[in-house]
Amino acid sequence: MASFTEENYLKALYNLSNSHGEVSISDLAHSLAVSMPTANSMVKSLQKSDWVLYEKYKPVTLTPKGQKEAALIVRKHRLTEMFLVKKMGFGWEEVHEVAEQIEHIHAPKFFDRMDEMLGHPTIDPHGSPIPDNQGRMQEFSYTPLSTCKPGQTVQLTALTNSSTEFLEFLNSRKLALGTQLKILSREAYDQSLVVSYESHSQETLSEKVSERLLVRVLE
Amino acid sequence: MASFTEENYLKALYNLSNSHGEVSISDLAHSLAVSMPTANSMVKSLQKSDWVLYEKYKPVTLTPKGQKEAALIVRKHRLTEMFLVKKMGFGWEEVHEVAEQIEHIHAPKFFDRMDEMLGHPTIDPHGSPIPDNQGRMQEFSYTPLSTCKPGQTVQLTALTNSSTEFLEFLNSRKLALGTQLKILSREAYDQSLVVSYESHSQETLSEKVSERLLVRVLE
DNA sequence: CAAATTTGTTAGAATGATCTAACTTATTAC
DNA sequence: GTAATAAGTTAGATCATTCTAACAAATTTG
Ligand SMILES: [Mn+2]
Ligand SMILES: [Mn+2]
Ligand SMILES: [Mn+2]
Ligand SMILES: [Mn+2]
Repeated sequence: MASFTEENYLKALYNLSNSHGEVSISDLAHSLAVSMPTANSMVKSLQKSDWVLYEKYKPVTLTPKGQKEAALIVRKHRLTEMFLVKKMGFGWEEVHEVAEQIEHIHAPKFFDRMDEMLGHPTIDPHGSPIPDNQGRMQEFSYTPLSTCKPGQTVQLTALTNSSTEFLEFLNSRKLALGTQLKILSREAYDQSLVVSYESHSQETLSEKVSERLLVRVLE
Repeated sequence: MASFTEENYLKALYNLSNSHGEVSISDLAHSLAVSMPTANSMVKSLQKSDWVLYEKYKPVTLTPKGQKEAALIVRKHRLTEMFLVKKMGFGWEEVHEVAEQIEHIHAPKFFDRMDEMLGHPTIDPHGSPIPDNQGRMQEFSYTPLSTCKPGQTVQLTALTNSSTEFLEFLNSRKLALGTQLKILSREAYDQSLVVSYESHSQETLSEKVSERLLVRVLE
């Protein structure tokens, strides 16, 4: 049984390797806001329990056992976020901190009931996929809005960043998952995009924003 | 901010002093399944943070600050149990272990929403009172069934023990909170009671059971 | 009340998770 | 390809939580 702390390391390894490939000790230390010696010694201890593979000076990788454990923690996190939004009236910008705690609860029935009550959702409130109860995660391949071209119509489907600040920015512009956007033009100087959607006929999105928005191209 | 462990000590002190008055180091150690030296040193450390009052060889008492903190943890525990039963389809015998974990979540909105969704309940699924959001707990004075007399009609309102085994025993006899019982007779030898309720015309309850059932006398 | 028992305390050690300082290995830049 | 920089490791310490063994105080009992 992994401790609370070990679970956070497993999840960090899982998320980092899914977004940036190989995971170094320094990536891991940064991601968990601990010092490198702390991450180093925890990785060695995770290896003893067969959660990770590790050789001095090499990247850290999860074992199959570690993969599955991590995926199931991510599953609990994302199911919780969806439950908070759909069943308890939270905004998508309010759920991450709570889910960060609830993901460590050991109570299969609790999460199975969430899953049922939500109708077995496949994505969380930020568009990230929810691993199934065997720890398998579907890979979606969405396009960053920043790489789309003027004239295209797209639908907002996920985010690459779900920080409270970014979500509050999106709230302020009435941008939500499912919103259809028409790309009107791109400013060559800073790559900002002018888009229209719903009652917003002219909204400018900086590259910083558009590269964090993942879309499905409709036409 | 109390740690997870400290919160468990505060809650144990609160529950013990509400059920048995003065709390000794050995009561506390038993209740938390730790050794006496462990309880002793934790009590000294809780005193440093102003959660408890303590003098060598004397009983331990909560400070007002400790009282309130403990009551709010009990509130989270009992609200969670009620939420699991009323909103997520758990049986009253399945909720304690989960609540033992969720009571340590720091997320006021999460519990406030539970409270609202439940319509501000005043008791948990086992009939125990839920402290209000200021940490004040209503005292109910119920009668143990074991002290009632043949001929009386009573309503089951709470339990003095909520162990899974006891709850499963009550399930097997279809006894639930609210059940009205008629006391038919008492066996002088072992103080067992013969009662009738609903479709059960003759059910014998041992003293061990009847002293754990709290009732309101109807007539 | 003195002896026996129970309860409580102190001391010393272990484990898990973390840090800083000092050192080593690997990578990058001229 | 050496020198500078970045990344990684080791050593040694701290803090929280727990234990066992040994001792001390308080309570109960004959
Ligand atoms: Mn999240
Ligand atoms: Mn977490
Ligand atoms: Mn309970
Ligand atoms: Mn607890």
